Amino acid sequence: MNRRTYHRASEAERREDLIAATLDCIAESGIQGATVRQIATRAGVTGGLIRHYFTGKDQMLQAAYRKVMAGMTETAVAAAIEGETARSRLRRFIVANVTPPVTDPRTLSLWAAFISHTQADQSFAAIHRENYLSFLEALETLLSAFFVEEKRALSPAQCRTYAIGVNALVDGLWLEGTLAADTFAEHELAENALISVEALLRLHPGELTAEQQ
Amino acid sequence: MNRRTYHRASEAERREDLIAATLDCIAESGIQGATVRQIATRAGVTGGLIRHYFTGKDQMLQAAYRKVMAGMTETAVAAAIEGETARSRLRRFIVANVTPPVTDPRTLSLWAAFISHTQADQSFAAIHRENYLSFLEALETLLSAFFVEEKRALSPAQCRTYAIGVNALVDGLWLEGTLAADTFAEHELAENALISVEALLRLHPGELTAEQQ
DNA sequence: GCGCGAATTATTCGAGCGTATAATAAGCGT
DNA sequence: ACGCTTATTATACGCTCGAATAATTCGCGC
Repeated sequence: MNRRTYHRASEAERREDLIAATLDCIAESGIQGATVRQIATRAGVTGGLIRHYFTGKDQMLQAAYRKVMAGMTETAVAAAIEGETARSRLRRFIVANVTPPVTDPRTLSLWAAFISHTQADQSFAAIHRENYLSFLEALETLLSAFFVEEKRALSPAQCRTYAIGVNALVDGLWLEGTLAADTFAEHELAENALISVEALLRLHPGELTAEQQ
Repeated sequence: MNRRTYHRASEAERREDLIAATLDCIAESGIQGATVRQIATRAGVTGGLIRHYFTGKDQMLQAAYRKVMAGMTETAVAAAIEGETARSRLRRFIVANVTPPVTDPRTLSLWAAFISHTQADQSFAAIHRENYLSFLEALETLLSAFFVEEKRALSPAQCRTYAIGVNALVDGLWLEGTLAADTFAEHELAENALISVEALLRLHPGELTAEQQ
């Protein structure tokens, strides 16, 4: 009876592989297709191994959800911090959110699959909430820094209203742009996003869109 | 051997019941929980009956998806047509989209569950596309009528840009408002929506929000 | 009120699910 | 090079899934 030969990997490596395989399966065939066996095959291991690294399938799914959400926020934040002015950072943050790899059918599919489970499972709802609030906070920080830079006084309440509106707009464009990707040229979406945010914040046309200050 | 007594229903009635039961199951426990047996139980029949009215489970799911999407658009459109001016119709349309029953955890859960399947199954993608385009068109019609009424000339391209932006904003607020329902008071969301759309279209403050012309 | 078509139930089937447990091979410390 | 730990495989179990088929009961036309 010959067994498969195998390679003993480090814990971090294996967990990462398993999570990546989980996401691949969900993206390709929905949460229904993310079975223990499919995931294991995709990761190049056998099913039993999953229970060696996770308490059960559910815990692995939660880890996968965290990974997706963290990835999205981090991509946008990473793009933002490269800007030199508050205006540029805000601009970069917005553009990053409506540009690949955030705007990507795979990402959307994963996001939606998990969102639809926040109703059924409290643990997933908590993960969502955590990430939503951290995203909103990041945006609010960028916004208020921008207004300071522009020497425009704003009450905290008004800043929050703006943050909610901009967040909604960015989310919505992300949705539209990903679901109907073939309808938009790539830069068309980003341009629209900037023009819309500009209007939303009641800036002058070009105040945010112009490439250089 | 005693069998259950039963009532022979009309085809339309039964199909409706089965679809309603399907949606209940998905909303409560995700698409995983929408098993033939669960759905049948919820509809008060036995599992075999499903295959009497539908080719299979999948076809029933598609019918259910159509029902959800049609319901959302129709609610908003129905609210709009009651307005007497183009301005009022636009206003009503926007508010309806961020107000129950459109803004509802159940609706969102259903929507997300189906969206996540548009990647895996072409048929679902087609249903989505159909409804997205019809929603966008409805919005574009309302917008251009509004601008005519306001005697504000707009190129078709600009009108489309506005439609895309407003659509994104409304979708995003719908998402936010539903996912973090406890964060917003009910009218807070609608108010924010109107203020934001106002800014987005570069209207004067109050031009859209004021209750009466 | 009877018979006949068809709506509905009951039962069965094979496949695939997540999990548990035992056997095994890998690779490190020595 | 050997032995020990443990990461990994292999196999089995009990359940539930969607689908197919056979049995039955409903209710309408006559």
